[in-house]
Amino acid sequence: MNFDIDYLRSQLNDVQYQAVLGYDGPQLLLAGAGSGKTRVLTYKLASLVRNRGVAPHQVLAVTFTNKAAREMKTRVAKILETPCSFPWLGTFHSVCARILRMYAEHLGYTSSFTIYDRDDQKRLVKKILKQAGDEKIKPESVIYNISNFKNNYISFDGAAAMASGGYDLRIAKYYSQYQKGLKANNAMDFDDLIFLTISLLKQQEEVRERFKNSVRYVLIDEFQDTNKAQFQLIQLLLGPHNNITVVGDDDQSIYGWRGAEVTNILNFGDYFSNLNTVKMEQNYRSTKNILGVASSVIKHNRERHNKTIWTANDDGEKIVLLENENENQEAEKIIRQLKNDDTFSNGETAIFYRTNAQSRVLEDQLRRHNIPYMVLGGIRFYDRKEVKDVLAYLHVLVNPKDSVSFGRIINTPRRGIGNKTIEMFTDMALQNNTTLFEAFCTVENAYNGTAAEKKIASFLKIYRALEAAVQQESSLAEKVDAVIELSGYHAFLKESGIEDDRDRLENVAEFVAAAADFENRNPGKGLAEFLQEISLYTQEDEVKVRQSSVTLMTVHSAKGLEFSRVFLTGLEDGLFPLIRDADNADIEEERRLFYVAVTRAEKKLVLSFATSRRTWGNAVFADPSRFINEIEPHFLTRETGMARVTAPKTGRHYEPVEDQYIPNYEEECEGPAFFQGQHVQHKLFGMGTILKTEGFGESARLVIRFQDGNPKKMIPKFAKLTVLD
DNA sequence: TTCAAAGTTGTTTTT
DNA sequence: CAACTTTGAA
Ligand SMILES: Nc1ncnc2c1ncn2[C@@H]1O[C@H](COP(=O)(O)OP(=O)(O)OP(=O)(O)O)[C@@H](O)[C@H]1O
Repeated sequence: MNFDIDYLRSQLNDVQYQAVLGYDGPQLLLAGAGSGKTRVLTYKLASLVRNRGVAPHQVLAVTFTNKAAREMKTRVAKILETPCSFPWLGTFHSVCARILRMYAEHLGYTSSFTIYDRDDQKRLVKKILKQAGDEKIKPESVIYNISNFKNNYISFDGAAAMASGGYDLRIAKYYSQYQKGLKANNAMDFDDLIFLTISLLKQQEEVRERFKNSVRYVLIDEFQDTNKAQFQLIQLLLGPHNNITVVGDDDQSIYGWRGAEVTNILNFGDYFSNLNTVKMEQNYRSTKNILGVASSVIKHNRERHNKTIWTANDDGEKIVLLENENENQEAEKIIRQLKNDDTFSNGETAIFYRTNAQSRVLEDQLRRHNIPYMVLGGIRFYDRKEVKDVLAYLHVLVNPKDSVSFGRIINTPRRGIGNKTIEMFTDMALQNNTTLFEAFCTVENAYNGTAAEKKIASFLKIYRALEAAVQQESSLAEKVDAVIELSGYHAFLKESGIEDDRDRLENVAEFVAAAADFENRNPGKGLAEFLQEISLYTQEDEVKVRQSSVTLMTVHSAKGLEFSRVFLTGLEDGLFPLIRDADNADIEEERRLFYVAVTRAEKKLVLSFATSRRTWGNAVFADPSRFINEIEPHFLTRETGMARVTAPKTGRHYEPVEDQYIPNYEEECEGPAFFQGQHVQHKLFGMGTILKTEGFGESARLVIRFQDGNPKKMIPKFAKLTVLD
């Protein structure tokens, strides 16, 4: 159909168009920010299906985040005007998880394996370190080392073989024990998803051939941030035709600290003799001034491919540089700048920072100004303790070998089964070479046993009930709800009386709603699939209201996104570039990070720094970032005016709040007003006196001393309080 | 076994 | 500074 070719021409420039048509053989698109790399990949995918008769399941397309994958799916469906499913479009991790679910048995796992997150990994490593009696080494650094090995596809034997010195040997030993522990638990960590898929493809010739034959085209976005293991994986999946398109920008490589190898993209030609390299030089995203700032800074890097980049867009506004005395003034001035635009909360404004901790001051100030915002990063919904507790129950029910999750649920909620009992049964299990669960089962019917045994027997009774509930023919949400109910978790939260537990109960209810939602979106899929989706969830996936708020995030999470207005904050030497250890600082990667941040902006860019910043309680002074000095001055307008700002009250001003804030103007004025010294009545705690008030309406928080003498924090929105005065 | 109080860590960045 | 972990008393 000619229509499609004309359509392609109308949507792409010449170079992009040629890149899309270069279907066969290896192709590398090395191009600067905003040049349409992702766009080319998207149109290529659509065109392969439409013009080349390639079936969706024959394309392996890898994106950096799940969100990017979803967007690509949506775009392609729109271009093709038909919804179609691409089973092999996703992140490396989700694609691998899918492969492993199909073939886990070949590796000695079952297909219902659990994916361990950071927290689970830490629990397992801690257990190993405790057994080894090694308290000196931090679990985090063990995890970090193991992860490095896996990113380079080095097994524990390999790690032991290349060890030099006692420390290396210890790490190798823990790596080996950790890996065996994971396998015994029928669990994999994030890096295993890649690692074990490589192992699978290496070991199982039929599986490998199956993929090589069925995958006709491979497309990879953000190739500059792939690691060695991922590169190996691609080589194993790629058929003899070498139909592979990789896309990236070496200047945007910002995950070196996690094993990403820029050389994957820079030396790509070494692996494919007939490589077709395409360079795209026109930027469609940003104004000339924004691009000027980006280029003038990035050219200070020595290890890079020099690239021309230009734009037909306007000069646009000059870049504003805000100079501030401290972080509060910075936040205040940003908000003032932001309010210059009356469309500041239409979802097209973003505030970036180098470290997550910096978001707090900005949040405080935004809330104070009643500006709706959302924060990416920090604690995700599924990372909350109460949600993870419920998840642990579900994980055990899907994968009974998951001892880490099992350890989490034994005494949650409190059942009087403490450390000592657990230790005793762990020893017993170790001696009989069984699992802790099996050790428990030996006293399942011992009603005449010790107090501890009775408690275990009653726990097992609960466990059996949970098993039965999950087997039932019922909806996913009903099953989840039954687990929360039967485990006693619901009652525990409801009756605890601690104010925070009321919030937790709401989150648990929200989790049941999430299960219902999952079932809606994926009819026919069950608990195991639900758990996998959650395990692979990323920050970006949290459904939040970008449309009507200001978005706050780290520069790392901003990769690949674009915003009309961008505020880049905390530009102080030592913070951005972040220098923790002067000898090992990677300034070039920091500079690339700066480049990524700046090139997210379409129309307006504001840079800011603070001469002093409060860190761990005391003010730290710093010079403006060296990157600011690298900007050619004619792009900038400096704003020095040290306007007085109202410093927030010192002390406890910050309360942990939802990572999303939408002011509710009506309710702000409603509800009874509380004051210090007022007497109130609470359903559970009886009469009390208000010691302290904070905030108003929905966001109000109170500290109340009840009859028992203990002050308690309460939120009147949830706590049913009756005013007595 | 459990809770509260004292002590101690940490801030990169995340799929 | 604040979140987390360990310690000690009941
Ligand atoms: N030929 C074109 N015509 C119109 N708009 C274009 C064209 N090419 C790219 N764009 C637009 O430019 C912006 C950047 O494109 P895209 O996100 O694909 O670039 P990228 O190279 O992947 O960027 P980055 O590497 O910075 O993430 C998008 O808004 C895209 O729609």
